[in-house]
Amino acid sequence: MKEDDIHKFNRPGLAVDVVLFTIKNNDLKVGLVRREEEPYFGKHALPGRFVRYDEPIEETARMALKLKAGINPNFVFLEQLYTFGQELKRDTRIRTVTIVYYGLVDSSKIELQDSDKFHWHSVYELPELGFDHKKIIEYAISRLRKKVIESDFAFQLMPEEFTLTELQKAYEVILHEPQDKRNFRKKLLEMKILKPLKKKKMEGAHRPAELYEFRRKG
Amino acid sequence: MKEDDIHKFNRPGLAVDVVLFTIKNNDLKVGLVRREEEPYFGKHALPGRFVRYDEPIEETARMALKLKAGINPNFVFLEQLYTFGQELKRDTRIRTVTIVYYGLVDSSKIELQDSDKFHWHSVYELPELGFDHKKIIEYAISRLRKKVIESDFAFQLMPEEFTLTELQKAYEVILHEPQDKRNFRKKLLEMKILKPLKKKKMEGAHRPAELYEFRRKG
DNA sequence: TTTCATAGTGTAGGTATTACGATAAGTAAA
DNA sequence: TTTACTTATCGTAATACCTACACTATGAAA
Repeated sequence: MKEDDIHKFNRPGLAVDVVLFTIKNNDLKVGLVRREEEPYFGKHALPGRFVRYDEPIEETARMALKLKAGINPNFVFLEQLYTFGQELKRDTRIRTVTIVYYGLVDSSKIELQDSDKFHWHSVYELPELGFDHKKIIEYAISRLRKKVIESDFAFQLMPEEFTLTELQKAYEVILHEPQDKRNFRKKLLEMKILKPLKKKKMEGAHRPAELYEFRRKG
Repeated sequence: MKEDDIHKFNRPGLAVDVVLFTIKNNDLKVGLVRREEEPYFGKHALPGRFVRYDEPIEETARMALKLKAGINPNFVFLEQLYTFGQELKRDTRIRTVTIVYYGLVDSSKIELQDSDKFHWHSVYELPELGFDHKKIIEYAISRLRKKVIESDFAFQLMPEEFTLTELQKAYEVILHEPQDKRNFRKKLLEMKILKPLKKKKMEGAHRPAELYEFRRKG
């Protein structure tokens, strides 16, 4: 079919953007970069990158984190969110379709890597953003919440060992509402994804808490 | 950043494929085309198309239905499923990333358009398929089921006016398991998305059924 | 008027979810 | 060493939700 001769028409640009979440200071944060080129020069934006010809798309996402945000992508859990390609004028340079991933990372693993081109911002106080990235972040938050409610997602944000109270705090930050302590523990323990370590966390003048780790499937 | 000079590297191909569902003969069907070019010449495949430079991606999906399947896309409800772009060798011609949509259509609206290049196949007896389309269809089915359970999705497969029994049949075909009549009716009526018409469907030697239509939001 | 086929309806039992407050185990201060 | 303080841990009762289940209603056809 001539109709489909792929060499005869101009291909749209294909990019990947990453909405990277972490929890810091009891707040849900998203990682943003400052753009160093047009369009939206100087504005905040999601770390992103054009997909190279020989690059699997998740690899593009990881490279964006590494090169644009200075983050070691090995510590980042990624999941594909949605592909935005309805608006023809999203990017002023060429027509671009962007595959958006969202990622979760334990902030302690990348503490050092805060730089002048990459910053964490509270999702509740977002700065002005380039492109349609604000809308994308809102969407990512709603998907994140849904996932957290119906799966074991939040572990990706936790350190190796954690207490139930710490885990509950993470859920509260993500869902942006308080959780009942007893019901929360009951629910999580029934999921059978927590493995109690025979250790306790001694900290402060109070009863020490049991430490758990995430029970990996398999 | 030179790194990102989008004109300096080769862009991957970007395509859209559509998993189009309908219900026919009490069976869940997916629409497949026969490929008329390499790769997979002569094999069955999902209707698809490369994204043109000035084409919103959902428009690409509709054009694929129109040109490859001979279906009037105005009657088709579409939702984006997932973007496949991990495998570099999916397509043997060029490296291709494909955005997959799934669609629902009331088969009565397109009855005529069954042609020699387009056919409906039971999702439970799929022929051999080109590319990774089998995997994609499986995934689309699981998403479809999930959506049907938690929303009012199935209406897209129904004609304008329908009885509760007909609607239940559609659910049963999609979920592939029988539904309890009373619980089904209770659930659907509680959703407040059904508008009873003051008509009855007279058909056969038995009590006639109440006709309903989908109550559009807003 | 009887038969046949599908339409239409309610309730009880079990399961899951929610709301809620008292005791336990450490540290620090008196 | 005793007491105060802080957070950890635990169970139950009330409610909402889901599931299973069987009979009566209404029309057409015989």
